[in-house]
Amino acid sequence: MPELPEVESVARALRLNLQGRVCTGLRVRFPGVVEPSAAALRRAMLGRTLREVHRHGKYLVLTFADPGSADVAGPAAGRAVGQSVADRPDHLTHVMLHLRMTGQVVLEAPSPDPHVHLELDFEGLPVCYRDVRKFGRWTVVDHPCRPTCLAHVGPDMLDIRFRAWHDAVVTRRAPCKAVLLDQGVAAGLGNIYADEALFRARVHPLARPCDLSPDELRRVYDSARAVLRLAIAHGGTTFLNFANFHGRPGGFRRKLRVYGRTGEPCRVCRSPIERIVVGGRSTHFCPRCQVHR
DNA sequence: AGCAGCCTGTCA
DNA sequence: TGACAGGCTGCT
Repeated sequence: MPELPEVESVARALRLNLQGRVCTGLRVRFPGVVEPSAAALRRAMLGRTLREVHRHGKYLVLTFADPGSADVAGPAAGRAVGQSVADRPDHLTHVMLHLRMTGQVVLEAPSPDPHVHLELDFEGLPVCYRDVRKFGRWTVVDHPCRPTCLAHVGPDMLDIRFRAWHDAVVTRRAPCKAVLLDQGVAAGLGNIYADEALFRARVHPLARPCDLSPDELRRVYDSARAVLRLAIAHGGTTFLNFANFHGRPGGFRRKLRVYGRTGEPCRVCRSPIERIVVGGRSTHFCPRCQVHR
């Protein structure tokens, strides 16, 4: 389940391996993962250079440029006289990618695999998009910046300052767990890292942000960022599905302290980890370390 | 705020 | 066989 650290590992691999290369092949096996159409995706990518890979929360934005447009400076350069930007809306194109539950971007040649929905080629480097549950989306967008396609998404959890985050959550009456999962507040946390952050902050998942002390709010913010950074350093978490660019699992699973450990002893106090449902999501916590006041 | 729907593989 | 996993959208 790709959350911010897993998406970051994909972003880094794309930059390292594909940035500056031309997309020389694009085959859409299953159009359902593409918006608005396979033809639009081909127009946005095929024959164009991958110029930039940007991650925001769990979203990736790939920016493509006309081949050769890198050596000219400024957005107006390289345009024929009398030709307006509106005549050449494809000078830069943007593809927004969300892996949702089971999406994987993998560096490999396509083998017979019913879960491969896109086959890409970058000057001889083959890349596959696999997605068992077909929840992920490749979306061609006009402008990748807010307030357009990411208008509903808050600042990245690793970018937002404490003061801004504090002001966004301090009046909230929903359970902490639900607020951490709310991508409109701050983007990037999913179910695994929300549980891990609350354990490290010693805050009960049902506690309400509006009831927390300033110190507790500070701990939640710090813990969330710390666990994300730590997971990035370990290449993300593979619980069921995640595989990195090279098809290998992330290394953070053995560092998990509560997620998926129902009934197992807390690594701090040995109490059995409990599982409840909060906001429709399975939620894991230590009843002794995370006391609900 | 809460829930169905989108999907399919896995496990009880 | 059916419950469950959970990101997000869209509906109530």
